[in-house]
Amino acid sequence: MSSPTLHAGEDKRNAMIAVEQALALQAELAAAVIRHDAFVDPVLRVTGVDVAYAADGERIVCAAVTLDADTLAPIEIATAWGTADFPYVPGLFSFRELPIVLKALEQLRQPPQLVVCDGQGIAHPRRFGLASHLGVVCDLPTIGCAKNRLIGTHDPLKDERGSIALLVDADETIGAVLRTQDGVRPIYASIGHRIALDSACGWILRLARDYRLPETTRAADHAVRMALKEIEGPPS
DNA sequence: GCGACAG
DNA sequence: ATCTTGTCGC
Repeated sequence: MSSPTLHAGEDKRNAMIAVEQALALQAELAAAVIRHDAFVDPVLRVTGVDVAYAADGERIVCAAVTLDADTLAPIEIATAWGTADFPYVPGLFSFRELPIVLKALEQLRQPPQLVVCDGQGIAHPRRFGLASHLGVVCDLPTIGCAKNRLIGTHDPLKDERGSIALLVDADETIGAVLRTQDGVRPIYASIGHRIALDSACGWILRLARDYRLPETTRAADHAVRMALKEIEGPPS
């Protein structure tokens, strides 16, 4: 196969061409997604990734934070700067953020064992959201944990933490809607790659014991904001 | 034709 | 995602 990511020029014509290529590449890579637990090592560390955009609308930064899978204490953090070379198109989101995510993950001295992404896994029109794209490209177990729904329908769920409802699209279960805190808006979990949905939900629920979002996402989000502050609002 | 639409 | 202050609610 060709390169796992693409570039899109500034003008709309090149952007449209890139979108066409992305759709073809997406179909090719989506076929490689493994939907069951396939870990090569016991999971001792869990890594969270998040991307933030600078106010100038040009630069973007990604933070990858690895936590001790048992204590959830931070073990290592890495950041990477870059630019958004692909437009934001719902359904092609991974082509916009994956490049910078890969760059950040490469900075980690300890290789990731399980990655939790800020976005969908297979809960996607073509079953290939950011988490799945990252998983297939890096051949890593990944979980998609989004704050909002992209597609799919589900039954209403109870208000208590731990309540769950399956996300369904075209008669296929593509993920789960999880209430991680009592009376708090649920999150959308789906498998990215090499993990089963129930395992993914188990991880998310444990990582989100005290807050709505998993600690991996919170840690990465915090790190990414810190990085932004260093160039945006330098203490003068 | 009219919405919906991860970050 | 980001631009942004105060403010309603637990």
